[in-house]
Amino acid sequence: MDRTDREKVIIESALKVFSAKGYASTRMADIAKEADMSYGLVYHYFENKEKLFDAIVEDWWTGYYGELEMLKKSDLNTEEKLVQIIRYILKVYEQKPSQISIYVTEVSRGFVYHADSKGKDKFNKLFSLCQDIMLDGQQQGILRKDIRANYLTYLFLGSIDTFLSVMILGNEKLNEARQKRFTEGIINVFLHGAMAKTV
Amino acid sequence: MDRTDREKVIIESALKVFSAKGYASTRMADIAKEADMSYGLVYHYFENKEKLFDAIVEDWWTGYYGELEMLKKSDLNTEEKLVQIIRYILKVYEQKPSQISIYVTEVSRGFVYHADSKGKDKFNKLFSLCQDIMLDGQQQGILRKDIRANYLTYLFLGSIDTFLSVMILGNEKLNEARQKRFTEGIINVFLHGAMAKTV
Amino acid sequence: MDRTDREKVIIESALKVFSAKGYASTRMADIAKEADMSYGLVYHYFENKEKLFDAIVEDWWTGYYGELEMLKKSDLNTEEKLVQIIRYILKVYEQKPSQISIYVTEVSRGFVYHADSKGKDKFNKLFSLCQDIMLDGQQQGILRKDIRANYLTYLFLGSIDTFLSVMILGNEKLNEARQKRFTEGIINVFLHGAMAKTV
Amino acid sequence: MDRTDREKVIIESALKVFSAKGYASTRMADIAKEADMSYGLVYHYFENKEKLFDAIVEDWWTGYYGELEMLKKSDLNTEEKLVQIIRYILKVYEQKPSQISIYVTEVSRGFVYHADSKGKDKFNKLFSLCQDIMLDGQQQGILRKDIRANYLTYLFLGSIDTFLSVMILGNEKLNEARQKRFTEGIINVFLHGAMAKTV
DNA sequence: AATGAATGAGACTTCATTCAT
DNA sequence: TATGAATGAAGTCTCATTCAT
Repeated sequence: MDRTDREKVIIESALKVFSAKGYASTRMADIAKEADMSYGLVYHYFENKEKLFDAIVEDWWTGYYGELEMLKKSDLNTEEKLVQIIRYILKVYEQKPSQISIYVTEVSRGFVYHADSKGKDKFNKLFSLCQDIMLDGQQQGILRKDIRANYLTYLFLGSIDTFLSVMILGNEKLNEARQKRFTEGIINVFLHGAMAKTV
Repeated sequence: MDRTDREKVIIESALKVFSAKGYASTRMADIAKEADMSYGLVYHYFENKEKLFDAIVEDWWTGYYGELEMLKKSDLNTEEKLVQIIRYILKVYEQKPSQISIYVTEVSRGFVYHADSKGKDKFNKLFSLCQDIMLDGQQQGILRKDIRANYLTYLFLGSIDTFLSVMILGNEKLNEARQKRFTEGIINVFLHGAMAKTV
Repeated sequence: MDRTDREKVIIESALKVFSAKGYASTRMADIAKEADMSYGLVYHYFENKEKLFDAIVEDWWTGYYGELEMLKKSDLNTEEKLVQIIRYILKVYEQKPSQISIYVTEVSRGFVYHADSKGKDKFNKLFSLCQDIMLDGQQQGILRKDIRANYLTYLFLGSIDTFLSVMILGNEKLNEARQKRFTEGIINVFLHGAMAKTV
Repeated sequence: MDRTDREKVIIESALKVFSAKGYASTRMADIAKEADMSYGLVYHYFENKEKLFDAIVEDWWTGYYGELEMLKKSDLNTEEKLVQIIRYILKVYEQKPSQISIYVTEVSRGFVYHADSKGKDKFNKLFSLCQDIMLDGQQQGILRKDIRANYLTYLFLGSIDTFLSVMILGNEKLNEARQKRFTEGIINVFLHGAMAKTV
């Protein structure tokens, strides 16, 4: 097993344990046990607990940012971009629910009081990327201009987070059909509103 | 200073410290220092760190549930109810931003992996109360029926949470005008959608 | 309630709690609660936990020594003296099993490692008083002289202790008949031996 | 130094400190210092103070039970069995007086109020094993049948305990001669009685 | 006399991290 | 690479005792 493989095993194990117990309650020994190796070896690959956690989070952000940046630049229309964002997250959830669980419980909110600005910056970057898509939609005349783009962003990102929370809480499995239905529901309300249409 | 006053002082101090450092990083000694008393006295009033935290969280839920239940029963129309929910939270934020900070960072999501079902139950109750309001709106013909009420709930609660996160992150002060603008923005998009209206 | 009454109430309560939980696990608050008063008041009457405990133990030793000294001086024959010792202890057990429980669990052995020589001295005094009775018995030709009096004392006191342990362990009630049977049994074996008599 | 050696060192040290200060007054730090290691390491080998203490006590009971069971099954006559019991204990005292000190001060009596039945069960087992030997002696016609076997057991075990107490109190060293004399003394009185033989 | 709030020394224990092997 | 023994800072919590009222 070469270096990269080992690191992957450790990250997978850490992912599992962090998501199950939370950062604070996770012991390095738990991770080592899950990875079936000594904890000395974990330290051989990762400087300390925080760095290991950061590596996991970094993985997530890298993928997420990549997707958002790709979408931002793409010539999909705004609705399709928003659909893709949701699809991306649901796909990750399907493959690695732990990743999403950690995102929701430890990253998306937990950073707030972290002394350093790590989390803050990440969140702002995410928010900013998403807001750019909204702004773009407004400029293209697809999204309303009478509502500030940051409000649109709150609504959009927030609803995704809450949905993820509920899924994690219920330990839900997502099949294709549910993914589709959810995506459409969120997008539909987001774009057309919750109010009943009168003729 | 009588018993109740002391407890209040401790809760205020704990609120401050928990919100600044997070539950895990908060030391009982920090709280005692903030409250300007010995830590022994904190233990005189609260059994342990968890119980103290729970007392704070309980305070919040009690008020929040109370508001939601009151609104649920009231004969306001659905839009007004939703507006009131946002107003309630913003009012609490104005008075006790720490309370909201703890809610967002520790309660709203952080419970996910808590062994006991404490957090889960609370969240489900909140979700359920909010969903009832949505269902009621659907039955009254105010909200769309082609979207399941739980999706509407995700969107609504989620956007509030995200907004709160952003406020906390930026340590924002909310004046009357901002409160109004935000409330209207959220409600407007939620009800009428983000999409630009074509004639 | 005058001073003496209060002290009695405290001692009774302490007796109960010490015997139920042991010295180390007994809280001053437990004693106060049992006595139905504030613990501040307990401190008004007894300097501290140790002094309170000592008062209880002192009570016991005073009575026990008094009995032994009285018997030592009395003109009962040796057998009757030994019977009286056992009777005395059983009588106390009947009236205040807690007293005996503390004696057996905390005093009779537990003193061994106490820094001060308090316990040591008490035990030596007890042993000495009892040994005097044995020596007297030997001089009167009632007890064997080929066995050192201290061995006789070990046997006698030890068997009483063990019996008390077993009673406490089983939370036994002693009626008149059981007292009589036990006393006779112990004395009989002590004096005549456990061996079957061959003709 | 391998795992087993370390554990032995810790147990030896704990034995020394527990016997000197008693369970309640012993600090884990004291044990670590005595063992010349950090207290973290003590916890590496033993879960906590109680488990460490239990390990020590278990060692004692295992040896003691083993001896009693062996004797019970052996074809020695009753007198020889009783002699062997005393010899066994004296031998342990000679080698590890701390072990015996802990037995007498913390185990033999101290268990009485322990919430769990650990101590109770152990004591009952000991008592039962010893009583079996007595019963056997009665059936073989060696011991008197007019005295219940449990009284004989009280007498026998109790005298041993008291003797041990006195030795510990006086910090006595036992040489071969003293062992012999004591053993014979106890057995002699136990079997033939303390009363002077009249011709 | 009486209360119980208040103090703080000190105990146990955890666990991230280091390091000899 | 790999192990897990070893360390000790740091945290939670207990509870005897004091003291203002």
